Amino acid sequence: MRDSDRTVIRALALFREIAEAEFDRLIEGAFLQRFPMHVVLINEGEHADFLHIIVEGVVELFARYEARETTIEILQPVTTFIPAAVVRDDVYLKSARTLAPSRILMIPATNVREMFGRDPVFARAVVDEVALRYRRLVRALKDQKLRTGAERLANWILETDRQQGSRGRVSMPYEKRTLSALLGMTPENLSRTLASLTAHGISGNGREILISDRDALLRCARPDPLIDGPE
Amino acid sequence: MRDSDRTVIRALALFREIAEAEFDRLIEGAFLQRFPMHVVLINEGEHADFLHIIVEGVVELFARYEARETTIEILQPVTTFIPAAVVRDDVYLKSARTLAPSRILMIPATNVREMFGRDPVFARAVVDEVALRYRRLVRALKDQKLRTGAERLANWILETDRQQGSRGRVSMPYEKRTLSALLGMTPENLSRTLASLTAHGISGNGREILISDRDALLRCARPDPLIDGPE
DNA sequence: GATCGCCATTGATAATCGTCAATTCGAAAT
DNA sequence: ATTTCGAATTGACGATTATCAATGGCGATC
Repeated sequence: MRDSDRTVIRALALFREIAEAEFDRLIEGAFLQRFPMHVVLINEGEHADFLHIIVEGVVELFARYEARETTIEILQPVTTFIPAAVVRDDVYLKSARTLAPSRILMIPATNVREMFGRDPVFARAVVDEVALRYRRLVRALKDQKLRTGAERLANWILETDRQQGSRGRVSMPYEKRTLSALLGMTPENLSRTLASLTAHGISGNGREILISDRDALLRCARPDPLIDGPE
Repeated sequence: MRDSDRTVIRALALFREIAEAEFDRLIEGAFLQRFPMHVVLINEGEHADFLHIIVEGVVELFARYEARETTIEILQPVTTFIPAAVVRDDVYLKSARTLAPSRILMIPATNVREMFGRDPVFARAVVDEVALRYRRLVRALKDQKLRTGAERLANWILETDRQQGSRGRVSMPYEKRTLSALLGMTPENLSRTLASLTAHGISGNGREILISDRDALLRCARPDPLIDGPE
């Protein structure tokens, strides 16, 4: 593993506080690997043998049921997946694939579980991480059950703009079909909804969305700190 | 606190393994209280000052957005809520209310957070608990995004029957309007969907549902271990 | 046992959303 | 520049779901 990678991973909330020696033991047997775009890293139903960490790139967590498929979450560096399955020593409930060329660190699940018992500081960090993920998922479920498609899209635009520096210019980090799956709608409906939001403060060209009238967009979106942010 | 209550709480996965002295310290300042039906215990947005444990009764976790409201989860003894907010020392994202006369144990959040650092066994138990909840929520989100209303209802019937001993006779533990909110539909639609399932293996009277043709119901529901069970 | 109030049901209608099909658009390769 | 392939858009249609309104039923209360 390169030194610069080590530094980045070490800076993760999950590893920041633990002792040097413990960190070395943890990443023993781990490996950092490059993957091209659209590679499946995890298949739901498989046993959780590794804790994955996305060091670079974009990863989609998705799930299938019969012929249907939906996106649960989209992850960007630096984040772990999927901690809950590793902690419980169980099968994954979600699949994962790269949406861009990515570098992924894979830590053997046994190392992670072993280290709970040894290092209280690490155990505390893992609790924090899983609890954070739990809360994100609560927000996602509220978003899905309490809002219409147009509201979800409007809030996604505002939230993504915030993440990109509130410049009023949002660039989509992945395909529209992926965004539609994340928002819980079909690609066709995303197109139409995006078109209809043109009358409410946005204008878009391809993968760029411009927020021309933030107040109008806010009136559509009505963001809520208990759904959208700040996490 | 009564001795019998103490025994029940002590048997929780969260507390089973910890030392007697630690347990005593944890529940110092805790109190066990009775609540009538339909009492709000937690308001989303409030800071998480207590870890709640439902010792007896039924508790609904729900959330509001504007004038809308939905159910996130329904809890029965013995379960904690809401561990993630307590762990992260943050505000609740969900509200909670009793759906039946209930007895709730409330442990000061500071006690819980303090004990992480002291007791690795407890820290490990908390990780397990939060991870379990995370996985339940993943299942709920998959259920919501990947299935139709009728499928969700059919699977709820099968799952509830299993929980009640697979006797082919399901009794609803709460009002139909609550079930409809849990399943992400309106009460009107629940009525209609329930009526339509009559042609597929069930027959119902009020709060009782009889599974008359399990195979037919299974063909409707198509349960999936990665969504419905076994947790 | 009669009254009251709320939940549940049913019907009618409208809005939302998904599906199918046909283009259009755009990026990558030749 | 041209070709090519797949994504994105657009339109038409159908299914699903929500909303509004009215009625029926059930339990709680007196």
